[in-house]
Parts: sequence; C-alpha cells; structure tokens
Amino acid sequence: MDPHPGRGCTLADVLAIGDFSRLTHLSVRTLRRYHEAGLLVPARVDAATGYRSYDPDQIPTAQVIHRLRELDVPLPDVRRVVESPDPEERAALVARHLRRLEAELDRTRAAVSSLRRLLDPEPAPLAVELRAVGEQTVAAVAAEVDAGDVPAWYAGAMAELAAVLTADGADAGPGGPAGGVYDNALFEEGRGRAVVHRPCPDPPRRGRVHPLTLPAVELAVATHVGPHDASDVTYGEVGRWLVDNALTVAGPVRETYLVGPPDTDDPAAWRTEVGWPVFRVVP
Amino acid sequence: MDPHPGRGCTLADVLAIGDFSRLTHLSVRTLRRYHEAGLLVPARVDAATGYRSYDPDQIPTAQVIHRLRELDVPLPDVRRVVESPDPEERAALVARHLRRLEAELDRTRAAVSSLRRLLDPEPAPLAVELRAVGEQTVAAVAAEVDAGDVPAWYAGAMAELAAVLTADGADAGPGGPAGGVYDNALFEEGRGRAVVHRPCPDPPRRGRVHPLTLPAVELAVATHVGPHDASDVTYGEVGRWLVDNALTVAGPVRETYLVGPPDTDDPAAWRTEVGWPVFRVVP
DNA sequence: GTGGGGCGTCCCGCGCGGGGAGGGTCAACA
DNA sequence: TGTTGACCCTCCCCGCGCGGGACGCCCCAC
Repeated sequence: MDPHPGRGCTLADVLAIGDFSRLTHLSVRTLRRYHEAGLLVPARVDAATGYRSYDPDQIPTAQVIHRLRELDVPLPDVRRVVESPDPEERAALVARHLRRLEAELDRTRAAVSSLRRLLDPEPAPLAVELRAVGEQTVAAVAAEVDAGDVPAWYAGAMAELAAVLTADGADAGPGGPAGGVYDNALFEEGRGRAVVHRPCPDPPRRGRVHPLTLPAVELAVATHVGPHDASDVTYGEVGRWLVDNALTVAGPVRETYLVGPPDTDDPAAWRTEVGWPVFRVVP
Repeated sequence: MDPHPGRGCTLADVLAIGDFSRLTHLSVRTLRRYHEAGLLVPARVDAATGYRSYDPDQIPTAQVIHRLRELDVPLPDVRRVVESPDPEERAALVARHLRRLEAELDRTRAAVSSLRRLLDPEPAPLAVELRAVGEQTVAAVAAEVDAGDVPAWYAGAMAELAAVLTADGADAGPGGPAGGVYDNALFEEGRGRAVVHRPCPDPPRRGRVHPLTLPAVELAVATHVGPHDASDVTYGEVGRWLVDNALTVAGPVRETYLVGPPDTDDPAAWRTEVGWPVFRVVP
C-alpha cells in the first residue's frame, strides 16, 4: 500500500515530482508539460540530473491550474492568470472566461433545441416563397469576420447602427425591420463579409455606419423561428426547395429580423426571414 | 456575387460537393472527412473521377450531424445516431448524450465554485487532525475504475450497497456514515481501485457487495465541504499540512461521507471527511 | 482549345493529454 | 559493496476533429 516502497520520501521542504503529483492529483506527465510551458516552474531543477523539485507553496497554484483546465481554459490563458499577481486582475481574467463559458452554454442550448426539431418525426412544413426585391438604399455596417465571431460582431454592429440612426433623428424611427447580408464564404471557409443594415432614405455616414445600395435580386424566402444560430436548418429547407424547383443560388444570403433581440429576450420567439438569391435555371 | 462563376451548377437531382456544402453550411473538407468516416456517404461517387454527388434528401442528415458535432458528440457516436433508422432509438441515443452534457455542466459548475474558493484572498483556515483508526470490518463494493467514471460508479455502488444492507435487515440501519477508499493510482494514472463501504458488524455477500477488512492506519483528516469533485482542494491543503508536519503519505486515501447525496441534493451542503494515511518520518 | 474554377488525394499543423522506449539516479537491502 | 527496484529524465508517437497547403486532374463557358 506504500505508494513508493524502497525509498524514504522525506517530504522535506521540497517535493519530488512524484510526491507533488500525489498531493495535487496532477499526473507527473502533466506536471512536466506545465513546466515546459512555463506554467508551473519547479522551485528547483537539479542541473546535473534534471530532477524537478517543487515547493509545497506551489500546491495552491497547481490547483488553480487544475481547475482552469477543467474549464477548458487554454494553457496560454491559464498562464496569464497564474502569472498575474493582483487578485483583482486574476478575478477579472477568470470572469472573462466564465462569460465565454456562458456564451458556449447558450450555443449548446440552441443546438439542443434545433436538434430536437430536426429529429421531430412530424416536421412542420416550411413555407418558401419566391419574391422579387428591388434595389434598396440602407444604412449599413459591414465587415470581414470569422464565422465564430458573428454573434458578437452582430450585437455590436446592430447597437452602433441603432445608436447612429436614432441620434441622427432625421426620420421618425427606422422605416422597417433591420436586415443582414452574409457571404457564402462565411459558411464555406469560416470567414467572409457580413453586413447588417436598416432601411433609411438618406443614410448617414458616421463611425462604422455608411450608406449602401443593395442590388435587386430574386429571393427564395422563408421564415425562421428561433435563435439565429439554428437558422441553417431553415437554410437547408430553403435549399431543398430550390433544388426541387430547379433554381440555383446566386449570391450572399439575406436576412430580415422581423422579431429579434431588441423586441424580446426569448430566442424561441425570434422570427427571421431568410432569403437566398436565385437564378432561374429554366425560364 | 455568383458563388461559382464559370460553371452552370444545374442543381439537378444530385448535387456536387460544393453545392451541397453551400446548402448545408458544412465545409467541403468536412464533407469529405465525413464520407471517409462513413458518416455521410455521398449518394453517388463517380468511379472514374472520384467526384462525389449528394442527394438533396441528405441535407437533413447533414444538419443532424452538424448539430451533434456542435454538441461535441464524437464522430463514432454521431455515426451510430444517423445510422439508426428507428426514430425512438435515435431519440434515446441523443438523450443519453444530453445527459452526458448535463453531467459535464455539473462538473463545470463545481470547478467554478472551487475556483472561486481557491482565488479567495481570505481563505478559511482548514482544521487538520491526526487520528488513529483501528481495523474495521465493513460491507463493501470495490472495482478498478477510470478516474472519469468515478461519479457514475460511485452512484451505482452506493445504491447497491444501500439496497443490499436494508434488504438484509440484520441491523436497524447502518451503524455509521458510508465511506470510500481510493487508490492513489486513480489520481496519478487516471485508473485505480475504488471502494465504497458502510460499517456492518456481519457483512453480507450479495451481488457486488462483500465483506472487507480495512487495516488500521493513522489518518490526517480534514472535512471537505462542497461537491465531491472539488475535494482535491482539501486534499491539497491536507498535503500541505503533511509536509509542514514532516509526515509522508502511506496508502490509499479514505473518505467518510458525513453529509452526502442521500441526505440532501445540494452539493454545497455536502460534508466529506477526507483522510490521508501517514507515516511518521520523525518519531 | 484554353483558362480558371471545381474536385481529387496526400501530408502537415494545432492543443492537450497519454503510451511507451531507453537510460540515468538514488536509497535500502543483502 | 554491489544489487535491486522504484523513481526520474528525455524523446517520439498517437489520438481527436478541423484546417491549410501542395499538387494534379476534370470539366465547362467562353
């Protein structure tokens, strides 16, 4: 039962890596890796043998690292936390990661709900409609973004757009729901151009907001109900409809936010019109 | 704006991989990988060129896969889901994964709370006590388990133990709180022997339950308050105390569940006595 | 027929952990 | 005094799921 018979293990004021491993419940391999990463440097390293020695005072640090890793905090970020001496700064760094975790949790919840819908044996049929949309002048915020950053970017851009338009005060409120335009590359390569916009007869140019003219297109539109990150289910159904009707996609998708975050906090109640520009293959 | 100028893209009754990618928002690379993994096999593969063709009916399947992957379901498990034709079986498989996710969420919550405690600038001092424990005969359930499986195994073993002991009826309820014994290898190598037990003067032998004699040891004990998977914080503090008192660890750790799941559902109220067997280095 | 996009395969990288080989080190024992 | 056995070291490989890049063929519109 003796964990290391045949050796004294004095547990003096420094600890061999094996003893430290036992006390922290971190594996020896992992401790070595953390040393290599500069995350948890042993108190002493024997120059001749390379043996690592740890100070008992390092136990709490090791445990903080352990916990952060359990929360899937990347090693470089863990390092930033354990290196910052100020408790407040540490707390702020940790809080930031907790917010990240919450966002991930939201994502998970959305995935679960849309999965339920997908596996529903009696899916509600989706109404897809072909609609000609004329050229349109809007106030827009546009950027090249990574797919993962879309929700955050969307929130910021929408907020700025709303702020500029209401401050502008030229019109009695925006003349219709906000919309978005998303490059296909965003979905195919994980990065692409994204635009959010609001209809505005004489768009201002302030901050990131600028006038933009959306070309006329023919859209296959359907209404997506639920959180935005489940919209690809609806896109898929629209795509299916396109195929059945011998149409082909012709440009970046367009969205119209009929009911969204400014209206209600309940994502299940959001209504987004998604539209895929099309070509007619057969006239 | 045409996503693939220079080519007709008929969107006939089969789709080229690029078109399918656009319709499902899965990257071309990922689709190829899913084919290779047998997860989403194209409807047709041209024998001469190797070109993949997808059927529009495969769009929903692709989306289910997409969602499951968002939930970090491993590819082999995803495959099991999409291959099972029975909706009920699929629902059951998915439900199992959702339960796994919930367990992970619990783990995350526990990590967060113990992280807060670790970063608390004013930690409550921990009372560690040295206690001689005599030989003890108990009814036990023992197994060689993986570290990750401990919570699940613990729940099952405790339930069986309780069922057998109350059915046995030889005594008016167990004569004390339940306990556990955990090999150090469990923490160091991620796999080791685990035992849960209840004191019992004449232990029965039924199912996995069997009599066991725990050897007499000298224990450094402290009381851990909170969920079980945060106990290593307390272990670390006990270890620190051991070092300061020139003691060395001598065997598998022991736990006593003073207040646990059978008493209350609130992990924050659980009280576990953790004990580390020790040698005296200096008499 | 030619150009440029699509598509194919192959290999490498990431982050974090584990497995295993091969060899040096240290203490207790005969 | 040597032997034994645990301990520790370094180095390389594998796993997961995804992406990047190189390289070459295919196919269609012009």
